[in-house]
Amino acid sequence: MQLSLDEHINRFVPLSESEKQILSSFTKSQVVKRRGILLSNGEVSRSLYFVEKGCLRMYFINDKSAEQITQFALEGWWLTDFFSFMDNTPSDYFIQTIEASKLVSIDRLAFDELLKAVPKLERYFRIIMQKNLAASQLRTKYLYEMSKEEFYYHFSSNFPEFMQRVPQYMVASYLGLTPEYVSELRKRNS
Amino acid sequence: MQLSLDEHINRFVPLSESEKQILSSFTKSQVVKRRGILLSNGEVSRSLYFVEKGCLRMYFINDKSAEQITQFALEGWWLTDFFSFMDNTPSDYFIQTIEASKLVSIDRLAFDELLKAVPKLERYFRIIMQKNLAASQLRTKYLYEMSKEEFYYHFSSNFPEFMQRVPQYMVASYLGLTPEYVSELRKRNS
DNA sequence: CGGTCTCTTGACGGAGTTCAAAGCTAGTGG
DNA sequence: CCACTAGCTTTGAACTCCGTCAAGAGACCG
Repeated sequence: MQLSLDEHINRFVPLSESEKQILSSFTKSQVVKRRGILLSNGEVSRSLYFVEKGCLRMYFINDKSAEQITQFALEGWWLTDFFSFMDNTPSDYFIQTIEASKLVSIDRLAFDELLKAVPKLERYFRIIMQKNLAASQLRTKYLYEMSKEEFYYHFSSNFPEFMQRVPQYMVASYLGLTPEYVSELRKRNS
Repeated sequence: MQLSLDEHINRFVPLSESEKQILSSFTKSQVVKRRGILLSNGEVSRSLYFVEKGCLRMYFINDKSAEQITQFALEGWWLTDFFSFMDNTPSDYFIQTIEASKLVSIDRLAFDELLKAVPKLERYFRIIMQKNLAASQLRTKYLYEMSKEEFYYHFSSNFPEFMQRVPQYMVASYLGLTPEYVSELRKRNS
């Protein structure tokens, strides 16, 4: 499965050929190998990443020195630490590829200029951000209404392909539970 | 404290007088008394609300029949259930004023037409959604990194004015803890 | 004042964590 | 393409944070 940025944008706002050219002049395509680091703790998150193929995770190191994952990004998703990206401040996060991945990145300044050069993209990004916000509201609701056990079963039955692609301990971290407890749940359910 | 929508938009994109007129033709201003219901569980969230003055809460009823608050909105914030608003599907949420409030609302269809009529507003809403997303990422990080005790102290020391305006049990609900436990924390800390 | 929200107290229980140690698996380098 | 090893998963016992329940004390509004 693979999804080009052009194709993704086209789902929301059709671009002319010349606009596509401008777009590609402001973006960088890159292929990153498995477990490649795109952002480290303490750096400014200079880029916004679009996943054409592969999978990213964003995480920080908690007070127990463990990696705490807060977001994943699969094909067709954008990812960055938005506070750091917008305000040019150091991030607490790491962003890393889980698999070998094909990405498109836009730097902060290029992002501003791109939006000036192709105002139609304001609409595209407004829609993207709005969808992300909707997803985020739903996730928050799940966090409030489900026990950790329910949350795990909900996630694993709704995203079985994802469970294949990502190590169990990463899913556990994302769901806010310990690998040991996931282990117990799996045993209980088999 | 009061903040008009025009003023808020002007912080991000300056509008001409005629654009302001178009804006006001697509929006509705309303004054709502304390504890007024704007959206009920089962209805489609037809409007996006901007708070000029006052305070809103969004909540759902959980499996124990208790109100679970997921978001507040103070002056200068937009609020809706975005999934319901975008896809025209029934919402699980209630939206209610906590205090008597002055609001501006935009209906879903008017929202689309407004953005067509005043494309500059795509930029305004892109920025708003992006800021909301940043705030949402930060909140998620807090949920992962703090114990409930820490979360409570963090919140009450960072938003003391908010603690004055909103009943304790609502803050407790928003933070995901029981009024009983909040009570214990207050005792412990005095 | 009277009644309905709101907040407090304390005893108890359980979902989920922590720690330590052993067993398994899959990616890398030879 | 195999073997080695670092990384991942499992086990079980002890522990703890925080929710639940029930009951009472304030506080605020009509």
